[in-house]
Formats: sequence, C-alpha cells, structure tokens
Amino acid sequence: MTRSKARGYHHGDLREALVTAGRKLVEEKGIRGFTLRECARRAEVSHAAPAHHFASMDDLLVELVRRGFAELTAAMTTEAERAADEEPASRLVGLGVGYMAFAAANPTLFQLMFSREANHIEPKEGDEGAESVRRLLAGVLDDVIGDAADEVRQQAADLAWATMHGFITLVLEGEIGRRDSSRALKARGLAALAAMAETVTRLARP
Amino acid sequence: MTRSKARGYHHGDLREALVTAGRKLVEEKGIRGFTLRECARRAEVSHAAPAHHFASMDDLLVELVRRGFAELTAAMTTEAERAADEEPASRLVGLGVGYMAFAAANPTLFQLMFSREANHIEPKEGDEGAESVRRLLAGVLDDVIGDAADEVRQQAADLAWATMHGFITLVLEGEIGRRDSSRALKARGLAALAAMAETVTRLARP
DNA sequence: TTGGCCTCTTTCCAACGTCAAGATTGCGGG
DNA sequence: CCCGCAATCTTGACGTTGGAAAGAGGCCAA
Repeated sequence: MTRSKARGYHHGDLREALVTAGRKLVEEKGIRGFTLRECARRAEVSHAAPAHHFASMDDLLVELVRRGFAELTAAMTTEAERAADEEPASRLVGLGVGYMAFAAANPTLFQLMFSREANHIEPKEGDEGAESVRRLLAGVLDDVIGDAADEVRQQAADLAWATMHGFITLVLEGEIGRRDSSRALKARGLAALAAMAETVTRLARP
Repeated sequence: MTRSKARGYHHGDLREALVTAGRKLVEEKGIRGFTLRECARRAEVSHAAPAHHFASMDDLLVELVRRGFAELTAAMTTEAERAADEEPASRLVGLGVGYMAFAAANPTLFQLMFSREANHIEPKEGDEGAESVRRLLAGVLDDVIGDAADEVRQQAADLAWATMHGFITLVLEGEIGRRDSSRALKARGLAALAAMAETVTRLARP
C-alpha cells in the first residue's frame, strides 16, 4: 500500500510486504496452499528474495502466527475493557467475544495458530505463543473467583478457554450455525459464553 | 500386514494399503508433510499407482477423514454404552470421554478432521462428516433434557460439543496440561466434562 | 484361447523450497 | 565527494512434489 510501484533494485520494506502478502495468501489458499514463491510474486520480487528476511517458509509462517497471537490478545483486551465498569463476569464474556471476533475475521490464521502440532510448526525460542491469552484469562478469572483454591481456578480457566475455543472452532468448520444468520450466530455464541461465565462463577460457590 | 511381500505386477489390495500408510504418515509427518509419493513408496508401488484408487492426494485425505469420523463415532458410542445403566448425564460424560480418547490416540488426524476449511479439503457429496457426532450428542441430550425447548436443547448441544472439543484441542496443542501427568490430565478432562454435564442439566431447570 | 479391461509402470511436465553465485544498490568513513 | 563494502535482490540450478499421458502386464469372462 505505502510503497510506490517505482522502485529500483531494492524493495525498501520487503519483510513487511511478505508478511502482508502471506497473511492474505493463507486466508485465500488455505494452510496447504500457502507458497513462498507466491508471496514473493505478490511482493513483486524474485522467488529467492524472501530468503534474506526469512530463513525458510516455516519461518514466515511462524511470524504470521506470532503476530496473530498479538492481535488476538489485543482483540480480547479491547472487548474486556469495553465492559470494564461492569461486573467481572461481563469482562470474562468480553474476552470470549474478542477471541471469537478475531477468529471470525481471520479464520485460517486462527486455525494455523492452533494447529502447530499437527502442522509441525516449531516455535522460535522466546516465542510465547498463546501465553498472553492464558495470562489475560487468568487475570479476569482472578476478579471473578480470586478467592477460590488453585485447583478450582485451574478448572475455571480450562472451562472458559475450552468453551470459547471449541465454540468458535466448530463455527469456523461449519459444524455450528451453518444455516444461521450472522445475527443469530452471534446470539448463540453469546449464550454459550454467558452459560460458561455462570458455570465458572458457580464453581467457586457450590 | 496381511499381504505377503511376494507379489506380481498387481498389488492386490493397494487401496487399503494406501489408507494404512497414509494414516501412519499423517501422524508422523504432520498435515503439511503428508505426501502421496511417500504413501506409494510405503505401499511399495510406483508413485503413479495411487491415481487408480484416488483421483488426487486430497481424495485420499478425504477418505482418511471419513474413516476418522466413523472411528470417532464408534469410540463415543462405546464409552457411552459403558455408562448405559447409569443416569443420562453419565452417558453425556461418556461421549466426551470417547471423543477425547480418539483425539488423543489420533491427534493429527483429529486436527485434520476439524480443519477442513483451513486446509481447503472439499468433502465428497454423500459424505456426512461430523453429522454422526451431532446425532449422537443430540440423542443423549434428549435423555438428559428432552423436555426442554428446542432453543435450550440447541444451546445445550453447543455447550457440550464446544467444551469437549475445545478442551481436547487445547490439550493436543499443549496449551492445557503440558506439564501434567497423563493421570492428572485425564482428571482435568473429566472435571471439565462433569462441569459441562452439570451446566447442561441445569439449563433445563432454571 | 482370446479379447478386453483393470492395474501398475515409465516417462514427462510445471511448480515448489532451497542453495549457490553473481549483480546492484545504498551508506558510512575517508 | 567518492569509494569500498555489506546488505539486498536476481539468476540459475537441484531435488522433490502432484499430476497427465502412454505403454506394459495380468486377470477373467466369453
């Protein structure tokens, strides 16, 4: 977008261009359709140019995943803060809304982020992966059931993450809400999150 | 296994051999590492031989997924029947146990089954995919909250499926229970399923 | 027996990821 | 100002892949 078409031998910002092209490509062609040469083509450089910015194709994928987790965390934070002055359970639901919104907007990248094992994508050291998601969840849960025992809080975290992750994953795969309107689907998601929040709340008060 | 090594020009059971080899290969090399030529190599035929049994590589993957869903359904049924004489909620938990057991035993295949969109794997017509899972779940839920309104039953199905799917997916990705022993991890899974069953039960009795 | 069809092999092609070598450029020290 | 150098990009090559085409081999029914 930024760079003018008139360029010389040097690109100027190839690394960023490759990330942008790669991200679009993954959504268009799917994980297996992702190709380093096509990324280079879209950035209008030769097929070997990317090697100077990413050691391998997987290296570029790792970077896409890394940025994906950063954006996911940001989306969750935004939605949680929107409910900052409500009760803690509302913030928990907010986290889920942000989680699902990001996944819906970037379905293939989201699936890539959570199928690294199945795709043999090795994280680079120092890469914290989904750690920030876990922290975000733990933080809000502290406000919801902070007085509960560690075991209970762990169970609450499991339930919260599993519910939001499972629901949106099944939606992306078309297993949930294939025939629903976007509006109805959002209602289903909110209902699941609300039930989850209530369950989590009740966990600490038996 | 069955076929002796001494064979002539014709393999005898190449289709089955390719499925067996493919299934092992997917677990070994991951989704992106899956290769038609390697399947052929393991079946000890030329690289073009598979074409007579599967129109394309994706065609073989679709078959692996199809059989995966059949096995997943069987695993769920087995575990649910084990709790046949207990209360309905126990059967619901049983479905979850079978679900997770299959996923744990076939992690990559399971992820493939639930990332068809992200991998651009088109189902063949007549292929019912996860429909049997949905039916199984609906059947048991009928016994748990059969008297509830359709909307509530849908919400219950969403919650049940999302919880079991989300939990085991996060386990496979190492996001849940990476440091836990197998025993402790099973306990965490059972706790999540039990909480889910209780939530579902309570849904119909507010 | 023999004809025909299914199965498998061989050969070929374009596209891929990666490597090596060479061309071009921008930039900092003189 | 310019000069050399390191970073960046291109070109070309190699081995592998999925797929198409054409031919060889074997089984079975007529």
